[in-house]
Amino acid sequence: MLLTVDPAAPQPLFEQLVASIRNAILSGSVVSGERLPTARDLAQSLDINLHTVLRAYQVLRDEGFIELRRGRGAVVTERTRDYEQLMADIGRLVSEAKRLDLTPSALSDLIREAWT
Amino acid sequence: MLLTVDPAAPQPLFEQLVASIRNAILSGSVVSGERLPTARDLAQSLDINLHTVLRAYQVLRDEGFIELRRGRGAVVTERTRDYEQLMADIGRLVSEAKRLDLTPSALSDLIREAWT
DNA sequence: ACCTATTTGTCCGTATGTATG
DNA sequence: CCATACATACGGACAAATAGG
Repeated sequence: MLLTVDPAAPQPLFEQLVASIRNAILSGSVVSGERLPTARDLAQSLDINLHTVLRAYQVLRDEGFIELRRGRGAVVTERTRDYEQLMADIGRLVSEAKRLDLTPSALSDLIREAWT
Repeated sequence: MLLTVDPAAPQPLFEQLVASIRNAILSGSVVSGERLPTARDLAQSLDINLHTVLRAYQVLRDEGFIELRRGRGAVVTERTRDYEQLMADIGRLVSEAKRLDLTPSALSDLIREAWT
């Protein structure tokens, strides 16, 4: 995986990072389960700030492409689907949420609050 | 709208802010079209950092609750709905997910996949 | 058309907390 | 217990869009 960013480009650095890492995942050049470089390492090698990398990583996490765990780093997500019933429920909930014009983030947060 | 945050609480400050502003919107105590205080003002009055407020505002924007524009501030989005049915559905889904031993983020990922 | 103040957006830096291994 | 690595919060600086005079 070869990553570069262009500070002169109109797009923000963190978005450039998100796009290139996402493309690497979608194109298969980064496999499921593979570990991305640590935020610090990547920041250093790209000569950008740690937070810029962390922000990109968090966007990718929100998009479901990677999992972030403290002490472990960023791992490309495994996707499994054996939960037929759950998926059906989710499908109904999502269409209801769409009807209400909610965003995925809003629904996720409401669910998180309902969790406890 | 009366907003407070508790630095000692386990939840991050920005999440507390998101939750309380969102509740204020959903409960109708903040009307559509109304302008939230500027990030700097709110940060000062809550005695927290500007960036913490900006982050909360950006989450609310991603969730579709407010619109953010430079030079204009944060304006509550048009939204006249009834969320009771949705909350009930969420409650059912969450207990189902708990039964299956899913994590909240796993469920969020599934929902995001189901969205498109 | 110009200038200025306002306000969010991004980025950098630093410090501390917290889960993982 | 200790090192790792993300998570949050603080601070400062400048850019960019908006609104108003």
